[in-house]
Formats: sequence, C-alpha cells, structure tokens
Amino acid sequence: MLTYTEENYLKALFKVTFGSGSNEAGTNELASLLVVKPATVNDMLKKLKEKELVDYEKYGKITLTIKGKKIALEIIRKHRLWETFLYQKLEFSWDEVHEVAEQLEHIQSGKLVDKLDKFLDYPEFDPHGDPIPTKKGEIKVQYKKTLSEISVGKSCKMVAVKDNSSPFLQYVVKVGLGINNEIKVLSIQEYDSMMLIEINGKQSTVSQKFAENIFVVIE
Amino acid sequence: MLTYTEENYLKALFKVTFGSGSNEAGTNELASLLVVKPATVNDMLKKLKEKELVDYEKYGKITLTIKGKKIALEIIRKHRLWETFLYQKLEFSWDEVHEVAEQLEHIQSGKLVDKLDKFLDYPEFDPHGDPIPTKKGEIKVQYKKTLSEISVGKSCKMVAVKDNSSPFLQYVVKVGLGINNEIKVLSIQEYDSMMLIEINGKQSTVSQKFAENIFVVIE
DNA sequence: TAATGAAGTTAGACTAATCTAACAAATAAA
DNA sequence: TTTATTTGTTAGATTAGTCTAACTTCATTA
Repeated sequence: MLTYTEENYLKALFKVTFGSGSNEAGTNELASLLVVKPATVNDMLKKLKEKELVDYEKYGKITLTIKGKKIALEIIRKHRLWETFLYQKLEFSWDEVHEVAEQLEHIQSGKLVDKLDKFLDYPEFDPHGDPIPTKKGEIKVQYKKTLSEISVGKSCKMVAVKDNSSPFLQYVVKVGLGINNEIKVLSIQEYDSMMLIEINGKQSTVSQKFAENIFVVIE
Repeated sequence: MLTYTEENYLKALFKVTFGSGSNEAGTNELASLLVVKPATVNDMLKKLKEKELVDYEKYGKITLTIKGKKIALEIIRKHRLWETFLYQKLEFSWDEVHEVAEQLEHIQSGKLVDKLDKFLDYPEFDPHGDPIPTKKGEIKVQYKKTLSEISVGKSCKMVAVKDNSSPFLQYVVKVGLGINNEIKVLSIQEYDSMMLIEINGKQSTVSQKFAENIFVVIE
C-alpha cells in the first residue's frame, strides 16, 4: 500500500512524462509541480525506485515503470470520476471540483471506484473534457489542438481545458465558453495575437495565453 | 486545520464519553479504542489540550471542550452521511460501508458535506440506524433499549445496531434481521439467556451477546 | 577546452505520530 | 495502613516527509 504522498508523486510523474515523447522527467521539474524542493523529490525517488515504481539512476532521467504507470492511471481515474460525480450529481461548479477531487482520489477501495463508475453510467470524460482511464488503464487519446492554433475564418469545437485552476475556469465561464461550444475565429491581432472569437453569436476577445489553454477539435 | 489523526482522537473521545454520564475518559480506554499505546495517547492529549480541544490535567480524566465536541460531531456527521450515500446510492451492503466511510469522513470541504446532505434528501439515520448530527451539531437521542432487555412475550422494533463490525452485521443479516423489523421474544433460556425470537414469522435463536448488540424500541 | 550556470545530490535538522521500557501515581485489596 | 495492581507519564528511539545549505555533476558557450 502506498502513502498519500507517494501516490501524488506517481501522479505528477505521469503528468509530466505522458505524451512528452521521451516519457522522461527531471528532479526540478517534478519539484516545481509538487511544490516541494528538489532535495525532497530526490529522497522520494529513492523510495519509489526501491518499490520498483520508477526507473532512475543518479544524475539520470526519471521514468515510470509499468507498475508505476498503472498506479498513476488508477489515481487519475479516481480523480476524474470524482470530479464527474461532484459536477453531475452534487451540482458543484466547474472550477470547484478539482480541489475536492485531489482529496477523494486517495480513498482506497476498489469497490468504491467501480460502483462510482457504474453510478455515473461509465463516463468517458470529466467536466474539464479530460478522458477518464478505464478500469484496465486505457486512456482515450483525443486528437486535439489549442484554440491558438486555429486560423482566421475557421470554426472549431471546444473539448477540454489545459489549465484546471479555479481562476482560469471562472474566466472561461465569464467569456461564455464551455465544453462542446462552437467557436469561430473572426480575427487575430498581428501585434499581440489577441483573438476575436464568436460563441453562440456572442463576440469576445481573448489573449494568446487564454487561447493556448483551450483545447478544440476541428470538425 | 487538524490532521487526520487528531480528528480520529476527537471522534474516539466523543464515542467513549458520549452518554457515559460523566463524559470522562481515561488514557488506557482511548488507547485500546484507537489501537495505539497509552504513551501515544498521552502525547496526543498534550497537543489537543494546547489546541483547546480537550480538558485534561496530569493523572486526571479527559473531557472534550465545546470546541472539541463540535469538531467530533462534524466528523461523525460526515461519516454517517457517507455511509448513507454508499448504501443508498452505490449499493454497498450494510457491512461494507463503515470501512470506506472511515476514510471519507476526513475529506475537508464544507460544501461537499452540505451538498451530499441535500443529495441524500437530509437523512436522519445512517444504514445502521444511528442518528446523523445536523449541520448545527444537533444529534437526535432516540429512546432505545437492547434486545436483551425485552421480556418474554413482548414485541419490539429493531432500530439500530451497537456493534458496527462486518462479522456481526453479516450475522445479523443471516438471522434475517434488519432495521425496522418487528421482533417478538418467544422465550428465554434460563441457563444461558439464549433467546428464541420471531421475525416475519420466522423463528431464530440468538445468544445474549447478540441480543445486547441489537437496539430496539417498544411501540 | 575551460568557465559558468543549471540541475541534481548529500548531510544534517525538524515535526508528527508512533513505539518500548522504565518510572510514578492512584486505587483496590489484604 | 501497607502492599499490590492498575493506570498514567516520561524519556529516548524510529519512520515518513519535509526543509536548508553546501556540495557535485552535467551541459552550454565563449
């Protein structure tokens, strides 16, 4: 059985390595994500290596083992299922679910996860549009771009957000955006890449930073 | 903010003191309930005294302060609401809910508790028949006896169990008993206090120990 | 290729929660 | 009332997770 902290390291490691090509991470990178000092990460890596959850040599890069990746996916599965529960059943708002799910994801009970999955009718995506790993650890990889990659005149559909922080999500709502909304790019300012977009007939101007955190698909 | 462990001490303290007349507890008593050594309890009591959650003098008895009692009731409220959720919504069985609720009760989110309460339509009792404290910390005290106190020929209604352990609860189910069942005491064996009872027309024989762990009311 | 800065490691310390073993106080029994 | 037993306390040690400060290795670039 892993501690709460160990689980968080695996989850963070999965996040930084997943889809990064090499699947490798560095000590500082992990430390900044977990908001601890590199020294602390270093100590923990020794422990995780001992438990065969990470591959790691002194001064080398860090990767998850199969075993470590499996556990990370289970935690992400729990996190996203709980987010879905909070949003769909308890009427939490979009920006409130993450923080509580951070706690709920560590509850240990295989039965609970399965029952929750069933209760929610086996959802494929969480409220932020992120795919929920299956019981077997399969994760749906959606072909998606960021809004900032869409060119003038084109339309797309918002499918997820990259940044899960409360301030960003509240801002997204304020702009009138939500999952599955159609977005049309009307114009892009040359100078600062500010984007004029249209959602449900309503126009808004968003910054490049904003557009980089909205995931879309072209239909 | 309290640690997981501190919360467990307050909850245990509430359990041993509540309704015990004096509302006092001893170090050994607490230690055995929490399955730690008396020395450990002693250390923790100093910390809880520092935080003004318990009243306690060296070699004296332990009592909860108003503040400590309030927190204990909040934890019990969460525990029982989660038990109700697991039982009613996720189809957990009677004997499985306690263990998972032991973890869920420590999730920190005022909003979550309120939303869960609403989602469950403000239940008054958990699956074991124990009253759920209100948001204000009010707890319904039900006038109840144990089955062992009922005399021959009398009838009563089961309202709760005293022992929440899985083996006991499974045994209760096996005997054909459940919350709100009518029980008629047909006879009591003089020698060992074995009880012959009738539930829904079905007869069963139960031990005194068993009967002491079933709470009933006389209508 | 040697200097410099970034990345990573080590040693030593701290806190929380626990233990064991020895001791002290209170209470019950002789 | 003295002794024995139960109950409670203290001191010192351990483990997990964290820190700071000093050090080492790696990588870039002049």
